[in-house]
Amino acid sequence: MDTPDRPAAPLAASRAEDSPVFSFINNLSPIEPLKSAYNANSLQGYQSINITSISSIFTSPHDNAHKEPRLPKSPLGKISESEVSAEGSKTDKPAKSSNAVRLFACTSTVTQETHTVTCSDVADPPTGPPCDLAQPAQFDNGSPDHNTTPCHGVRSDLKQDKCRKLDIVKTVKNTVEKRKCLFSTEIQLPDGSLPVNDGGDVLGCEWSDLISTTSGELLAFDSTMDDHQRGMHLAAKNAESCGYLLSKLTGDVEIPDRAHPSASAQVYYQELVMAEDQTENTQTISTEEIQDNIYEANGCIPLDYKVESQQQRGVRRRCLVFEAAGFSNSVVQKETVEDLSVAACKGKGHVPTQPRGLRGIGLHLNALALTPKGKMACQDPMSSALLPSLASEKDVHGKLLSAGENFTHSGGELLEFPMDDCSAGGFPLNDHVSSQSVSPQKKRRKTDNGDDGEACKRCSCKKSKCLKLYCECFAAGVYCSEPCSCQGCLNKPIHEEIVLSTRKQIEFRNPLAFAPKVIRMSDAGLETGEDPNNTPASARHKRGCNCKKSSCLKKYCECYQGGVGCSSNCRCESCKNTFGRRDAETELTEEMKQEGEETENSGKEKENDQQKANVQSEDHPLLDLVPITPPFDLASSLLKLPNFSSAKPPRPSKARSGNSRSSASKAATTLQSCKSSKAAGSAINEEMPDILKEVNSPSSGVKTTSPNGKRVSPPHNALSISPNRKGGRKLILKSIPSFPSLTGDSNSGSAMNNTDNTFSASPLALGPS
DNA sequence: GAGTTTGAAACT
DNA sequence: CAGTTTCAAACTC
Repeated sequence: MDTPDRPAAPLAASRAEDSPVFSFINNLSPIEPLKSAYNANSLQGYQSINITSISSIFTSPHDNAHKEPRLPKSPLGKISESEVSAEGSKTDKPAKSSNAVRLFACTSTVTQETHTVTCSDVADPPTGPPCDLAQPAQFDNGSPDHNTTPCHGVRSDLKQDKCRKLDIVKTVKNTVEKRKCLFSTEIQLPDGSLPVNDGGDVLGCEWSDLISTTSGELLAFDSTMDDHQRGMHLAAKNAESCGYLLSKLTGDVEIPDRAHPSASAQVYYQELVMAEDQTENTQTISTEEIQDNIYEANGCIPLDYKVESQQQRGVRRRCLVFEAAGFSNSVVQKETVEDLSVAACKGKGHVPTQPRGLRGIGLHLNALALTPKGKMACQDPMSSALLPSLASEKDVHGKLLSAGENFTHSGGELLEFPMDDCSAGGFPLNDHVSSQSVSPQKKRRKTDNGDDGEACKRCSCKKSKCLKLYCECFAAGVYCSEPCSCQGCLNKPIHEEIVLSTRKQIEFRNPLAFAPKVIRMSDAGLETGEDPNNTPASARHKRGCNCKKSSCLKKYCECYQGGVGCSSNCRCESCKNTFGRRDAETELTEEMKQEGEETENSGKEKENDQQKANVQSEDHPLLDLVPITPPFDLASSLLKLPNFSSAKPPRPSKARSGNSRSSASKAATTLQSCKSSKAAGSAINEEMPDILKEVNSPSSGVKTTSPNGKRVSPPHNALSISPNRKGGRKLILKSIPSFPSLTGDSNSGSAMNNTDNTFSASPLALGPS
């Protein structure tokens, strides 16, 4: 597997460029230059710096070269391809399974094709001025993005184009898949990418529509849109709808989608990064591209689209993302999109009003958070993580697996600790680190079954149809997959609507239902960070456990499982949580708060660090033992935080306690998450600048983790996130400045705060809905 | 692999 | 909101 990655990457690159398809595209579209120009324009502000840094970081000369010329598109395409190729070698599996089962898988595997296609699409968006859709047509034509073009111009065209691309590029697994990827609910995104090309707005609209459609229920985004979206959705699924969507997109909303895209983009980016780690050269390029994309996405929707489009493969992923981000997304989306556009366009001038939303991924986050321990990893790989992060993880996973068992092993070893599985390392591990390193572990965990390879077996639900929180898969926001031994499972892509509606219902009842149960760092960060007042202890556990017989020393205890100490929220009896008790936590949290109060920013960071340290030490003695641990924790925490902050909060953010509360709690949660993310980010910066930065800045949330996870896990996992960091650092460093807005969520910057706030706010708004 | 234990989720 | 039931994971054998 490993070897393939690199070779694959090159191959992919060669494919992309050398391949007939590529040449074809080139011939067709003059756009590329434009794109580049576009990118330059849009990106300039952000990207120029970021990208540069990124490129430098990720470096792969050829990659850069590729990117630069093509910029968004080709880069994406390349990236996607590279990734694909890289992953592809491995990923074959994902691709297949992905259709139905894995969102992520789709993203990862499918991506190649889709990516290519999407990439082109994506590229278009970037190319186009933030919002210029008209351009897309051109780009579309010329650019690889058939999609874009079609979208802009004609539906049929788009489809055809896509098809051609796909066909040309590779035989995408199936046209159907393609459609799914492209058109399916999630797929829409890809289309969205096209729209993006057309214009940020238009595209954004489409995306949102699509997204909403796909996740429609979840998003609830635009109530008004729902119907349309659904319709759109369906149509999109059929692919035929593409045109319709496009028309719609062009017509309506824009931004919302973008927000997602950004998230996806981030995720994608992360994934790419991961890929890069694996296949440095090819990946590098892809990374750069990704970064660019991301940047753009952040700044400009296009990138996002690209990413998304790429992710399209993981269409579901998107769906998940949406779902996850769902509410927030819906609400946020607009904002986020705007934000993104703004950010992207900062220069350009989208309205800066809203911070980016979340890239979030509620589900993902949740999944990560919850599952991470065991499931995350498992799910990701096989299943279908709904969330981008998951997808990324998958990719990573696959890559990891393929690329580096080393990571796996290393990671596995590290992860091996109970913590690992659960999250000892925490969620963080779960998210990014875990994704990679953890995933294996998790797998292991679950794997008790023995499925390391595939991962985890997931659930074995019999009566719940995998539509209740009892189901780990469902709770994690992922579709059940092969490994599952469930009966009468409805948690499958095929029943997406049901799943979404069910999710909505559950969330309605308990807004936090899908929120990560435990948020280590993030919580801590939150607490320590700015809102110490809120719930100091909350840091570790949102709800708190209610253990009576397990003394919080077994996995029965969510706190323990999550690798976190019990908090004041816990109602456990005879708590012996080795990760920390409530009292201790409370004290710690209080201390942290105080500290945080004393020195808000730096203080926060420090506190976070301290908390982290405390938590880690407490939580994961093992981690402590392992050298890597610290980094992991940090990284993980950072990663996690971002993810959570961006993704989860938005969605889940509600507190179980009440709806009324939910809104407030959501806000608080989001804020916390944001804060935590910030804090984490700051802390990370200090400790794990690289990783953190990467995660935070680029993907702000979800994606970061996954990417990180991928990369990290494979190569560095064990050791630390070094690989990511490498690229990440550079990227981060450079990118950070530029990204702030993007990363903002995760990043510490004031900008972040704004975004966070908005983000949180949006979620709140959504929540009520 | 089957059975038991456990605590969360769901229900009333 | 509290109590009970249901459920599936975690755990044990």
